[in-house]
Amino acid sequence: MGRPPCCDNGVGVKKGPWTPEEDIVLVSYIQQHGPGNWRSVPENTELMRCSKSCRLRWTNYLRPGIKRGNFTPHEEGIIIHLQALLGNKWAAIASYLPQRTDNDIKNYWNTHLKKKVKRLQQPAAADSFQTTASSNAVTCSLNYYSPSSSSSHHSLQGMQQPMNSYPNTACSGGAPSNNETTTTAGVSNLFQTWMMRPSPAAAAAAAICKVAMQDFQEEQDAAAAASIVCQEQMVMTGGGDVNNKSSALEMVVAPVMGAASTATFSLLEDWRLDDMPGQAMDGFLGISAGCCADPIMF
DNA sequence: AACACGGTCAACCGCGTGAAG
DNA sequence: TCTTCACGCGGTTGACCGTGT
Repeated sequence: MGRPPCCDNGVGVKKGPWTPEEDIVLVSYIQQHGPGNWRSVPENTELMRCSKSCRLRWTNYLRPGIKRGNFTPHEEGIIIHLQALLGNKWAAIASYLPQRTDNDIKNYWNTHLKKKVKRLQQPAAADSFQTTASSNAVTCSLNYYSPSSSSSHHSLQGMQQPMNSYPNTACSGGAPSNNETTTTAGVSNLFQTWMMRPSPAAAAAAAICKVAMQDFQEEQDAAAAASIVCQEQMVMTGGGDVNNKSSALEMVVAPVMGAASTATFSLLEDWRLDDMPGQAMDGFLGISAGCCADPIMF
């Protein structure tokens, strides 16, 4: 027996764009009951929407902390890096850009970045894009994930393995295609290769981590820092709640990046676990911005 | 002014996953 | 163990808008 559609094509179920009135009803319901249990939303309100539609509207549009408008060069760089690492795992990528929704990132990739990356993969065209910060971010990524780069090609080949320990939440929803199959080990290899390269981007990454660690130590007392490092290491080693909000990246960064990376990704993790959009990530992006602004670095 | 075209993005669809019974 | 169901994900669609002719 096949699985029926979520709303069973029920008569009277409204589709299409949401009206402001519907938004108000949904938001006020969620304010009272919290997000989740979406099935109950249309049952307990006058909304003639299916539960799926309610969830989508909330997560992609009404949820607090969503940033709209143009993507910054730093965000572009992050998306390109993570897309190269994780493939089209938009939810996982979105977890590192908490102000952006997976839908937003997916749309932005499909409408902007995919073309940009494709264009830049043609060597003749690449030079003309070296001058803007945005394009520098793209170019930097291409340096590491372009098939023409022997080391990255090597690493990418290492990713063509069965997915054994990939955190469910971070990449659930559909089996990976043969071309996009990634493993924690594969991502780790790629990251390791990336970090080992005596290159501007590796230097930039190291700088990011160094500055992050300095900032982190300035803002936190030793005990708090140690506590967070311990929590992070639990996540890294699988001791944490990897089924909650962790992702492949936490699983692979620590072994190759050391304490400084722990601080950087602790900031990310803090942000995501606390559901406080913008704070830690702002710090992260701010650090990245410094590197990305440097035409040599990014 | 009218039309065609392409880009953008909100929303929908179908499927996988895991929990519950 | 099997079935059912809610939820979440990635892919796709279609309405809307801006621009060019």
